[in-house]
Amino acid sequence: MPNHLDNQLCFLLYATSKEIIRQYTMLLKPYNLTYTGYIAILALEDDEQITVKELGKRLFLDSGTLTPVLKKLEATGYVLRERSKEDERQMQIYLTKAGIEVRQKLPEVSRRVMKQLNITEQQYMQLKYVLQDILQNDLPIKDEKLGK
Amino acid sequence: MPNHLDNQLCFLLYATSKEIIRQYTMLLKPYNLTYTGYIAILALEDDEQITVKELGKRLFLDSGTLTPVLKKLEATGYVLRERSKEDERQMQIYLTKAGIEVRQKLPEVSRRVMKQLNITEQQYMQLKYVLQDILQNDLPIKDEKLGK
DNA sequence: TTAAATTAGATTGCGTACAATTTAATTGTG
DNA sequence: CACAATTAAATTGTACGCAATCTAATTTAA
Repeated sequence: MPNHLDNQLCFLLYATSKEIIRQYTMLLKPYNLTYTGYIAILALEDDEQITVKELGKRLFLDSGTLTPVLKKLEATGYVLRERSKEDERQMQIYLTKAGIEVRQKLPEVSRRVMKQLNITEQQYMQLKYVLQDILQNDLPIKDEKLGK
Repeated sequence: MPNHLDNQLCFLLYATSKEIIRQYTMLLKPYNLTYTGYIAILALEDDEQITVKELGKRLFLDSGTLTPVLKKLEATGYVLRERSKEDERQMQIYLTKAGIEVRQKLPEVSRRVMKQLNITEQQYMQLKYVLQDILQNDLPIKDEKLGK
């Protein structure tokens, strides 16, 4: 790999995540899940009702992306969407029994992908801590704009 | 950030790269460049003619993604696309003068984004080496299929 | 208390990504 | 040579991702 992009951290993140997501996508197909649907299900606790906004915060996604994903998860039978009675603007999302069941099978998918990555425990930890650090430190800038 | 996804390496890669690309996208707008157009220009050497396929190898992108990106770069005036005379199936891509000029300004964009990330030299190096490792070791699997 | 401001989610528009298919050119083989 | 197989790029179809806008509900403040 003899090109300038290898030195570009962003490109490495971009290319790596794309390729890993491609592997997830293949393994998730039997469950009728895309990667986005997968992380949405992972982000929901078994007996939890949360709003689209709260879910979006966990996933770093907005309603423009989430609404169609959640509608598809609902059509598949993994989640239910209900208008909140207290605040009709909000949509409450929660897992169905089928959603809870499929959720229990997902760690196996993740295990298979990670196995293919073939990285050491140390590399895994390094990546995890650095990325969590970037995500926490850098990204608040989005909402800060002019000192919110 | 109290959810299970923080432990998912893939999700951290996915969320981090998305958010960094969002920052690039904002800074690239004045140059009429998207992130994909940006990495395409970075991948081209000043006096080099390469095919869509070769460019796709460098960028981990296929013609389905690259063709429209390259057409837009051509419309903007940053690259030229010419059918190869030796092999009419191939499209030769190369930078125009305007492309070479804008290319020289791009390191400044990257510098500004990296500054915002606020990571240490050590973290940068760790990330870089681990990601290059994953990209080299894991991804050949795509083409191997049944022992190519 | 009601009109303005804010908020949540949905919608729209644009630009990727990528699998699968198509088209045209080239190569390999009988 | 001729035709099958392969190859490069383009096209098609599906699914994001996100900014911007829209709509309806709620909150704020005059």
